[in-house]
Amino acid sequence: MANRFIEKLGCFAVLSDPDIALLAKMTAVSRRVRARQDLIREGDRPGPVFVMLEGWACRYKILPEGGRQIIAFLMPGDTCDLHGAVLAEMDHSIQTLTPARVASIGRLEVQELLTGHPEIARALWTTQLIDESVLRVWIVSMGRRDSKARVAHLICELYLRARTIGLASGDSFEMPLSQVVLADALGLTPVHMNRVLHVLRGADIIRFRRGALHIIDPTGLARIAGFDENYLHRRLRDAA
Amino acid sequence: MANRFIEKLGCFAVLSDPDIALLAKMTAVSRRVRARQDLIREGDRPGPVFVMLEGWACRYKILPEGGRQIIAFLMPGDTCDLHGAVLAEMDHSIQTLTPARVASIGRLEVQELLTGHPEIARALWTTQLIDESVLRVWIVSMGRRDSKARVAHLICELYLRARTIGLASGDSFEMPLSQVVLADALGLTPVHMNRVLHVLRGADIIRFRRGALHIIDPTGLARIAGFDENYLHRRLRDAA
DNA sequence: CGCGTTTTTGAAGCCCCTCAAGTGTAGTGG
DNA sequence: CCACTACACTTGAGGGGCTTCAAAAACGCG
Repeated sequence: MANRFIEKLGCFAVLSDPDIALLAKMTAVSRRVRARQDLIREGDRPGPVFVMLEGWACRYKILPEGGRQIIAFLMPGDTCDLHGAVLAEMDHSIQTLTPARVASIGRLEVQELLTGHPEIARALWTTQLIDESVLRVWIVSMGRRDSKARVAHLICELYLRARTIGLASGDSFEMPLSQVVLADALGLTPVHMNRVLHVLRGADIIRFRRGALHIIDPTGLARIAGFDENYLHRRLRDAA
Repeated sequence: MANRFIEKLGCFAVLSDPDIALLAKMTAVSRRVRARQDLIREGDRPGPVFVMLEGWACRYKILPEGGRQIIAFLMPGDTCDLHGAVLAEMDHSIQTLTPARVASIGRLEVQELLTGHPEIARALWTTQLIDESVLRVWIVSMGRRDSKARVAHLICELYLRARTIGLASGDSFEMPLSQVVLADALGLTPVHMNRVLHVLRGADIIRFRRGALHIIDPTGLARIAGFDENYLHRRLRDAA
């Protein structure tokens, strides 16, 4: 079974065979987690680094009044909190959205990867920086795009990320997110989320049913989103 | 004249005298920059690390339709893009908001700080993680807070940050941001920004005039904002 | 003093929210 | 096979928060 983590890191650095073997060994032990389980909660002391091997999860915060805001989606291959050890406590929670398989890498092992294996370290830092870039783009979306553009933009992002790790086939990919979850991520109500999807379907832009999303009109979708994929940094610095 | 950069790092690690001397030397050379000057633009190859010594700046992105979204405020003591060298190009721009004094530290020197001076490295990583935490909280604000709470929350954040670096006196601090700039940061129109400030003034929560902000009712402000300062991580991991 | 920028105020309208009810779609157990 | 439950999705009606458009007032700087 494919290790999306190693595949993903391989996109951002030239990993040697020993590098790959080491990463495989560190993620060899994994546990299954049901959907809707917190991996770690706001206020907890940071623990080991989680690596998503299968399934989706999200970072989120709960507001005093009870609302939830999702801050990031974690897909297979993604890691959580590379260097959280520096801070006293988690400032957000992480929860699975689907049944998942998760590996844990201890702090010391992470330290070894970062200091003793330059190419792995480089790949890890790159993914970290891209995650940060995605946060910035989310802020732009929330601040300046209307609901239709916001939904379209998120779909573009998730599609490209899914494709990078080999989870997309053609213009379709598995997106096991309910409309409630999407609404929590985009700062909308589930009701309005539903209406926006209705419009996008009616305009023959996408088809979305129960976990699978098909993009009928990629150009139209990107135009509605005002999508510029540079922020995902899929071009490497020294690739030229 | 105080070096806010060193003062700030001193909040997050125990710096030795040689550490302090080294940081002072690296930021000894600085240049003055007028207001509204781009330090670096989206699409540029990352350059040296900038250190704000005086004045304010912001990260921002311009949308295809012309709108601007500010993604972060940089105050004296803040650094930009600690490790940007890994990525091929900037995914956002940085611009001064006031006349400023900026030091530049070359990539090699940064590398030396990170690998050869553990306490400095620790402090730099901490500030980096806090910046990321702030991004997450901004997403929460944009997604789930109405305009009044959003404005109140930003004021709370900026006040605490200003106080950390010694820029606040009592419940007042210098906040040289126009209403247009605040609107660009909060995803509002300048017109509405003005009305929200009007309400907050009318309720005797704040006073805000030309660069100086006075918080009349800190408790009321924090209540409106739903403010929880944990995300600024002013408590250190090993402080206990 | 004159000019650009910032702040302020008004009026009208739309986007998205709130409240509410109804319709699938699975899964469980009788 | 159906009853029951839980959850996700769908649709309607009404309201409010924020925007848009427009213009005037106040400020700051040469």
